Amino acid sequence: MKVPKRQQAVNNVRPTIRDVARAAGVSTATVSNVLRGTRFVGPARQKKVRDAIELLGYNPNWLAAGLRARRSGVIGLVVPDITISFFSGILSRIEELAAGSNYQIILADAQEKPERERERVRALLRRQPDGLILVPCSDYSAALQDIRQHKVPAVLVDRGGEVSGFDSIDVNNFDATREGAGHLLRLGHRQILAVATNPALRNIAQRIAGFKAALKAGRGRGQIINCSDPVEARQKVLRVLRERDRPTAIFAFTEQMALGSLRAIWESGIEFPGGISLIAFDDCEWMTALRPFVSTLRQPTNAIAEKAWLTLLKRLQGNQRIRSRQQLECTLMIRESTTRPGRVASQLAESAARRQTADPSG
Amino acid sequence: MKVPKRQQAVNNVRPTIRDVARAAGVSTATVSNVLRGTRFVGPARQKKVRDAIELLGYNPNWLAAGLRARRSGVIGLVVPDITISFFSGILSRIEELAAGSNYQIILADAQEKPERERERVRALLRRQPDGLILVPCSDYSAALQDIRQHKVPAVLVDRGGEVSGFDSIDVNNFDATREGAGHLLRLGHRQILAVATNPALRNIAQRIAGFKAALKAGRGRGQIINCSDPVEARQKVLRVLRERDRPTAIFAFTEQMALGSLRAIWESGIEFPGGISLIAFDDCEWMTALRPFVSTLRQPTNAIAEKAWLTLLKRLQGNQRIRSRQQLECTLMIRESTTRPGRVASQLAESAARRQTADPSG
DNA sequence: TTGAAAGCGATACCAC
DNA sequence: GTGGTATCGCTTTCAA
Repeated sequence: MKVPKRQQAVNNVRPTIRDVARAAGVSTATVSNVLRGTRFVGPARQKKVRDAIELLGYNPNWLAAGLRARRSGVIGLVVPDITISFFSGILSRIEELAAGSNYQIILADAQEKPERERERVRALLRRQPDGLILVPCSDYSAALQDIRQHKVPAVLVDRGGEVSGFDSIDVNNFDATREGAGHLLRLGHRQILAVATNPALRNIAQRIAGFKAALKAGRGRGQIINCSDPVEARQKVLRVLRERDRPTAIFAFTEQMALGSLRAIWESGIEFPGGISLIAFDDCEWMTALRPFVSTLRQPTNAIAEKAWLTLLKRLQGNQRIRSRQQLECTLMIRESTTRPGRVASQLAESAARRQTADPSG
Repeated sequence: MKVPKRQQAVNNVRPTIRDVARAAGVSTATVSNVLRGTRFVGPARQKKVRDAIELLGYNPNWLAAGLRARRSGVIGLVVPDITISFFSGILSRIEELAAGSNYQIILADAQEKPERERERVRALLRRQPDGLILVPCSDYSAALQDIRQHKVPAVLVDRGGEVSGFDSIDVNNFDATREGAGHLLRLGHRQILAVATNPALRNIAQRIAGFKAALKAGRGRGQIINCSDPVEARQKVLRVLRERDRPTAIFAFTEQMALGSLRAIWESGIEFPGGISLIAFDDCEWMTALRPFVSTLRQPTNAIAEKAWLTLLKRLQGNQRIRSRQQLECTLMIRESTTRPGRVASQLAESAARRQTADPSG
């Protein structure tokens, strides 16, 4: 004697829409309509359905819904490294906005490795994401090919630049860097060390360009080094600081590079900021926690996240009238770590320095 | 004249398993078996199938697969605030491990709000996650009820404690705090301010208990304040530092509280660390970037993440032999921000202080 | 060893 | 307004 499985009132299994329908004495169509407001349902049934849902503790299965509706409600978000606060800030805001529109975020961390990025993107695409937000880890990422093939709307953040077929949001790195370097030049610095990461990244390339432009205009001499992490930055910067003709200022192109540079500065024994100035991209809370407060170029993290989300949302809604490339401006935050160049290189040897610290500025 | 949709070779639509089957001249069952290695398939067909997959650029639809197999391949991860580096560190490691086992992470940020946490958890449960990893934002979270009801395996991290039906991983907060406070007491501090967050959180409650225990044993006097964010911490700490009989040391129970306390210290004008010592939970990179380097209690972030993932994975594999509660130890990192108490409260008025800084200790 | 076909749990079209 | 039901793309018996 066969009994359709559905009919046995199994108790320890998650209720389905049919269980609700049966309990409420209506059809599954009605339950679905109550839930999604797709079409009008009479108040009496409306209530019966809601009661049944409450009673059974029903929670719809999005796998099934997504399969049928061809809309997964999932957005894939790929970042180069989630432990970097610039990225986690963006992620945080996007997650919030997405949740507000009933989307969820599948996170993929590429760990700054293009192969890994590609692998993660492919896995993501299997999930039928409705859209993708991507902070690429290489300038021209293989992953983009896969995305194109799957025809999933995607927006490129921070390091995107102009790649055909993708929307992109970034900041005006060129002007920001020029402004930062200009600040140093105006203070009187003539020899500046830029600590960059991978010049193949769009944003870094732009910063390098801005840096060079400023030096050229301001008659300064510059040196640029590329490091992949704080440890490498620390070593390389230290080496530069120990040269006879050392720079009087450092321009760190990311928070990570600032961290490495700072370690190097302390180890060099040079008075800071008296003997060496520092300015950094990425305005982090810790930069105003200990002295000297670090001068920075603040990127509008929230605005970046919001623009990225809004752009994607419009695409999801089929809106075609979107500026495909949007750029935001950074803000120069002058604090204590940038001062006029005081000591000269020959005084380098002095160590265990006494430092003058001013009152907190803000 | 009706034509079954399937038969029209639609070109601009993602290929399905049936397209592959047709192209390879086999059944869908065979394609599935080739893909998943479920059962043996003859080498000739094997190859035909693989070729067809390659040709069509087929990527399986996980929504459909998950629906059918009752296994979504998704893990829900709920954190109180992803911008806090302790949580993003854990997330980062878990994401990596999960990807290694072919799972993906749906991220939910509760923003330290229990209502929000519950809402996010419910949304997560609709996704049919195979498991959940949760850093709860309240001691006894309503969300846990929902999880129980859905019978999804879940592990509680950091703030879990012993909740029946859930595995949990945390650190020995009691001993760690006792050790930290003991360090201050041994230096000679007798009046210590603890800057805590929400005492309803398990881990914070344990830290408070450890703090009290240390004070009692060491004959110190303590004061505990609770703050919800750095701004509040800054204000409250500043107020305390301006009292006549002010503490000579501060114990910040989280990175956020350390940030707020530091702002207050600078604003108070008290010499630091000469006039006021500071020790903090959570060992962050920035704490050794600027002077004085901050003494901390380091939590083994990676180990926490790994244990959490491993525990969940075992549950997913049906392993029942799991210690339901696992605890890890913290490490006291003594640096420069904790010194013997020097100045007394009456000297508070002096400001624009000159500070002695030692060489970096490493 | 392989194929046919019955679902998984929703949605949405077509009737009434 | 409401209900019946084909269907989304895949997995997994059951038969052959």
